[in-house]
Amino acid sequence: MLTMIEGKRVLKEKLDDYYSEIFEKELIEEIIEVGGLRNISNGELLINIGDELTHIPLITRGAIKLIIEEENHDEIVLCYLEKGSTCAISFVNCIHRSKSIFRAIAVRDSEAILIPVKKLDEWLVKYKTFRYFIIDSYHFRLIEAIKSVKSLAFKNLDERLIEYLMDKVKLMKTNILNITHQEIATDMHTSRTIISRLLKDLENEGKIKLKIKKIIIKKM
DNA sequence: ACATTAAGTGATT
DNA sequence: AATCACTTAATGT
Repeated sequence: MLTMIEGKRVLKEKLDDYYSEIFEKELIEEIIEVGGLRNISNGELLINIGDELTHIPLITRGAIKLIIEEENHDEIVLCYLEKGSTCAISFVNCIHRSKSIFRAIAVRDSEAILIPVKKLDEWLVKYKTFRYFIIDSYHFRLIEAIKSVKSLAFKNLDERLIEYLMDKVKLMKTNILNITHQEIATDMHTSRTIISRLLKDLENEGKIKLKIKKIIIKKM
């Protein structure tokens, strides 16, 4: 029982740190009431496609990527979940269906507060801040989606590669990326050789430094 | 020392 | 921009 109370106290601290700005006091209290803290290590599969969605994560540390899979087994990154932000897809996915349409994988060592899905309906009605949180994150996602369509439509591969690297640096919170050329190529749905060439160009321009399985981003 | 995986490169479409 | 075919470099056993 003591550990339980201790757990709730930790939960409160986490929420005060990141979510007290956006959620009203009563909602925070309810989250503490029904939520549970979960550690997720880097690379861990949190949710798979088709899994029963019983809980929704509020990220307090690290980053989680959500991906959907195409028929041809190609993967598309939907979004990244980070502290304070969320991908409304994960919430709204639960409103009308219980099975997940996405896969969630930690890309850093992460930590999340898990909220039972059945609270969603109730909270959406009860708490204005919760509604805004969901709507805001949808808005944010839409802007992101428009950005990536624009990027695909109007930007060359070399510009998209720079964007990719910058995003990665921001996401991983380090300018030393442990990633292979092949992984980048797969993410960008292109071939490894051309990524290698473009990276080489960037290195010659002094913007990055290439090591094996490692890219150091300098000035951009 | 050897096999495996990652990266670099020229040529072709 | 993609694919092929090949080389070279790095890494694990």
